[in-house]
This record gives sequence, C-alpha cells and structure tokens, in this order.
Amino acid sequence: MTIQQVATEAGVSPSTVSNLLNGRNHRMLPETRQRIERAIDKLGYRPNRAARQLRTGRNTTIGLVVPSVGNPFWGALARHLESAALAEGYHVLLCNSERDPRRERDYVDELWADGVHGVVLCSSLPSLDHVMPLVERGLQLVAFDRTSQAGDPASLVSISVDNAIGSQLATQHLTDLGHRRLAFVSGALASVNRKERYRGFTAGLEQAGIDPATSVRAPVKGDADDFGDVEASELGRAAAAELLALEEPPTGIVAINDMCALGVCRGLRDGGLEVGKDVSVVGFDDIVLADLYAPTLTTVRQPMKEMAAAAFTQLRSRLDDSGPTQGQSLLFRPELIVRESTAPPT
Amino acid sequence: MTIQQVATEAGVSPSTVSNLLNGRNHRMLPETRQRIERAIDKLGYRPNRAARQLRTGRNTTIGLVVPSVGNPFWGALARHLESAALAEGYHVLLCNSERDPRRERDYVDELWADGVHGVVLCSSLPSLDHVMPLVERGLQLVAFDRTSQAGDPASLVSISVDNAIGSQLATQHLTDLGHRRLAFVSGALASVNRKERYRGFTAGLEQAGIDPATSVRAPVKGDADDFGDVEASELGRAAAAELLALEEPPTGIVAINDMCALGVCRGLRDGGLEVGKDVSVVGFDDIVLADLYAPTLTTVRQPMKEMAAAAFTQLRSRLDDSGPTQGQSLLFRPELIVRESTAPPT
DNA sequence: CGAGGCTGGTGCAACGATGCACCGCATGCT
DNA sequence: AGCATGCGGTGCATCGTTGCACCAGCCTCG
Repeated sequence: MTIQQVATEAGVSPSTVSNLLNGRNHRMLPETRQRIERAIDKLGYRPNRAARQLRTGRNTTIGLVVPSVGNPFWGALARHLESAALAEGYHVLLCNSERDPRRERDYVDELWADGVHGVVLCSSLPSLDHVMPLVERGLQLVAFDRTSQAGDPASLVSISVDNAIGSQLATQHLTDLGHRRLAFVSGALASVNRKERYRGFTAGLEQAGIDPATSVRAPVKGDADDFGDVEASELGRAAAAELLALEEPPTGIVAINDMCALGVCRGLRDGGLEVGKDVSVVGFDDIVLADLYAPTLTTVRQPMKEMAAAAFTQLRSRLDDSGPTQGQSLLFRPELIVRESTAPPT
Repeated sequence: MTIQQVATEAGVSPSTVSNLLNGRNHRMLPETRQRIERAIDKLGYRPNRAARQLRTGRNTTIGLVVPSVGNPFWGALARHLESAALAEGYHVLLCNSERDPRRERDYVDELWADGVHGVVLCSSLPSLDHVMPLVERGLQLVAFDRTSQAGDPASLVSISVDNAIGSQLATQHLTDLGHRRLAFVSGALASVNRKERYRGFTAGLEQAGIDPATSVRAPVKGDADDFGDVEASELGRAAAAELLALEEPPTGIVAINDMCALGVCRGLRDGGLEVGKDVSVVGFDDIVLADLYAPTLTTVRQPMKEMAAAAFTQLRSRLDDSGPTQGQSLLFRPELIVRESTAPPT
C-alpha cells in the first residue's frame, strides 16, 4: 500500500494525499478530502515510516536507556513511558545499559545513528560527558531519576522526584511515631540523588530536635561500585546485621530504596526482630513489591506515571522543534505511603 | 555521512562501498577493500537504516509484546531478549499489551506497518486468530510462554518451559518431603500452560501413590478473567484463607506461579502459620523476588536466558530467509530450586 | 585470430514519502 | 487594461542505499 495507490484510488495526485496526511489541508475541498480519506481506509493504507524518515529526517521513536528492566522500578518506568508515547503515536526503543557506562554510550550512539533524536536516559553516572558530542549535534536528552548538575549540557531536561523532601517525609514519619534512634542505610553516596536523600534524612532529624550525630549511617564501608539493584537487598541485609550488633540498635531505619529496605527487613528478621513491631523500616520508590511483602512496606512513592508522562512530553515538544530549547529541571513531589512496616517503638 | 562521501574519500563508486558493506566482496582487491575501510572509519560512517530499510524492505528490529514489563518476569525476558538481539546488532521494540487483546493486536499491526517482520509475542490469549492475517503475509511469530496448539499458524514457533514436568517436580519435592495432603492454587485453568501445570501436579500425586481426588484445587471460583499479575498475589492470599478454613488443611501447596505463591505465603502468615515450617509452599518461575522474600521461596526455575536466546535465534534465522519456514515447538527443561519455604511436615 | 570467460568494478533505476515551486483560472484593485 | 492575489491542487527532485545489468580490459583456447 503506497501513497501512490491511495492517490490513484482517490483520483488525486500523491502530493495531495501527502498534504492531507501532513495537515496541509487548509485550502482543500472538503469533498476531495473525503475522497482521500475513504481511499485510505478502503485500502488500509499506512504511511511507510522508513520512507518518511528518509525524506524528512524525523521519526517517531524515542529511546529509553535504563540500567535494567529486570528491576521492577525501571520496568514501571518503561511501562508508563511507553504508554504516554503510544498515545501520541510514538514508539519506545528499549535499552538495558546493565549499569555499564560504555554500553550506555554505545546505545545512545546507536540510537542516534538510527535517527532517534530523543532519548530518556537513566544514567547511573554522575557526569554526562560521554554523550555530550551527540547532544551538541542535536540529540535531545531527558535525564531521569537524576537531578541536574553543574557540568550538564544546557539543553538537558532533568526529571526526578524531590529526593530530599521524600527522605525527610520518611524520617519525619518515624520521629512522629516516637522513634529517636534512627539509621540511614545506603551504599556509597556516590550519586546526587543519594546525597539528597541523606540530606533529607538529617534534615528530618534536626526538625525533630535529634542530633544527626547520634544517628547511624550504615554501611560505612559502602564503596562507589555498589550501584547494583539486586545487590541493594544484599547490602540492606548486611547492614541490618551490622546495626543489630550495636549496643543501642536503632528502632527506626530509613533505606535508600525499596530493594534495600526489603534486604534490611530480611536481615532484621534473621536477627530475630519483627519488622513493624520491634523495628520500623521505611523504603523509597514504592515498587509494586512493597505492597506484597510481609509486612507491607511503608515507603516514599515516586509518582512514576506523571514523571514518565512529563519525560515524554518534554522530549516531544523539543522534537517537534517548537519546544523550548533551554533545559530545565522538573522535581516531583514524593508521597509517603504508610503501611505495616512502621509502628511506634515498643 | 553518506555512502557517497565514503566512496569519494576512497576513490571508488558508492556501489563498491555497498558491496563491501553487504559482504559481496569475493572478488574485491584487498587494497580496494582497505581503502574503503579506512575511509569508513576516518569519516565515522554508519549506514542510514531508514534508507536501507526503504530499499530492502528488511530491518534489524524485532518486536516484543509482553503483558507488562512492570512484572519482573516479563522484565527479565525483555532484558535477556534484548541482550541476545544486541549481540547480533538487532534492536528490540518494546510493547506492553497490558493483557488487552485489542491492544495486543494493534501493536502487532503497528509493528508490521513499521516494517518489523519478526515479533516475540507473549500472549495471554489461547487463540492467535487476531494476528493470523499478518502471519499469512509473512510476519514471523514466536510465541513465548505458550505451548503450541491445534489452530496455530503452521509457521509459528512456540517457546515455553515444560510446564507439566516443572509442576511435577514441585509436587514430587513436596511428596518426597513427606507431605500427603497437597493443594494446587491457581486462577481458572484458562490457558494451555496452566492446564499443563495442573496436569503435572496430579501426575506428581499419582506417582507418590496419592489419589488426586483427595487433593484440593483452590480457588474453585476462579474465573477466566483473572489473568492479572499483581492480582495473582491477591488470589493466592484469598486461596490460602480458604484452605485454612478446611477441616484438614493441606500441608503442602503448589502455586501456579511465584506471585501467586507469595500471596499464598502472605495468606498463611495472616492465618498464623509459618511458611517453611507449618506449611510448605512451592512457586513457579523463579523471579528475582523469590530469593528475597522471607522465607525465600522454593520454586521451579524457567531458564529465561536460554529461552530468550532461543526466541531470538529462531526469529533471526527465519528473518534471514535461510531458516526453516516450518514452525516448531521448543520445550525447555525446568529446574527445581529448593529454598526455605519447603520443609518436611511437622 | 576471434569467440567466450573471468575480473574488478561501475551505472542506474528503484524503494515511498515529502514539500517547494509552480500552474491555470477567476477575481479584485487601481 | 494591467497587475496582484487567492484558490485548489500538481510536478518533480530528493533523501541514502541497494543490487541487477553491464562494462572494459585481459586471458585462454580451439
């Protein structure tokens, strides 16, 4: 089914069909228009994307680079982003970087070579230097789950939840319940987001009149490489054991994310404590699993659907040329979801 | 960077460059070849996919249609499939059907219109009639997690784990531990796979000399619509409550999948029982979560990586025209993974 | 010595959609 | 009368790659 066949069927020239297809139909006779429309769905015509892209240089595919869709958090993003894109006739090309910087760059290169002009990048890297050359050539980049930084390209859009506030909400929730000895469990504070979450934690403590110095940050030994996802739970488990060995173990624990929190729960249980009774645990993200675990996990929800929709909208408006060329930073408001894993200290 | 520029740089015609690029270099002077190769990476040339596809009608993108990448099981598939595809220079276009048959069909249509000739379809539907028209036009289809059926297109490749064996392994594991009162928890046995799993369950019972009639299948009230993923856990939880209300509750439970199994664990705990001690539970799939839950879940592992690789290989060989045109069914061997959720009956 | 074969390439017409330049005609303006 | 303007479309070159048809030059062989 080519545009030529449609044109023949409708008794017009291919140009006219093209005009209609591309909204240049201001001065087209309604009658002509209807003839074409009838021909189109009589023949079941769909424009050939390859031809269209070859001619225009544009396309309707955006790239999504995530650490791993095996992780429910990124899976959820993929799902929502795809949903938003689909509604506008866009497609999503999925790429798993496996947290390998090189693979991340290769993917973005590949996408660019394929004519993809917009990419949602969920980078684990603090710097975006590796993709700068393409950004300079016009690649539109949306950084997800990563607040913007000094060296970032001017056109960059950053989309993230307000990590400091989220973390503070979690902490406050614990102090409101009466907890006074708190701990923050995380790997190395290597990314901006992690630092922000820690900042929220200390802010929450201060607000409750607790000296952050008396709180624990575990594990201290976390190094810069522990960016893993599944490993986050291992880390949480180990950290829990460490905390239990203290003379005065904390009664409330704020974890860097849900996976980590689940690991902490696991570790606490290993140590004979009951989460949601003897100890309280708060996570971050609100992955589906949080509501399935036993006990269900109190956590800080990221409005994924809205964030994904925003990512797409931003990208699209910039691809449609009309959008602002200037970068910006979108911070979403996190929401505390209280479930069973938190309770007043006993 | 066009092929023309490379040709000029190398002092040959575009055709010659194209010949090299497409492996038609049998009778090419090694010297010419090197000149071209040098030109290519001097200019950093990458062939334009749109142009190539327009000309040849082929492309290197395959489609993946899953119910939802939000579900870790499908996320894992996406990850592994993408990995296999990447190694051969192929891309994966991700589509979430959200278990909506119409959306599923629309996606496949869309992919076809985009020039995608190969799709891995993880359909929740027993029949594939809705995509038959495209298959007849040449779409290569690999059905994943769905054994082939009578009405399927002749060219269809089906990839699945051997569900009957898997389920039998799970059942056998319980009987070997000494359990005699078993239950099978599932929604309606609406899909072939589910029926197979139930068949494996009864086979396992018979092998242990237990009359399947004495075992329980819960919930009886499951209807055909309960195909959900998150809902699977709700279903498990409800089923557990139901089972506990029996006069002689089962001591061993085989769940249709891991999510359902986790729901069952949840329900049992609600009823005051300790999983892995008072009751044993076995799942199916071995999602990442199975090893994180408390207690860790004994389950039947599907060799996802191998299955995903096979899906890609099958698709590719058929897309490269050379492959067999005849459909086939690949059944993978499941593996029992024993963890903490199973123990001898007390 | 001329027909035929091999070698190492090249010429060219597609693939399907796009969008600018342009057309003939009618009407308005001065 | 002479020129601009609006209308409803159409003609055509073009995007980058491909692969069949073809070519000139040289070798071989009866």
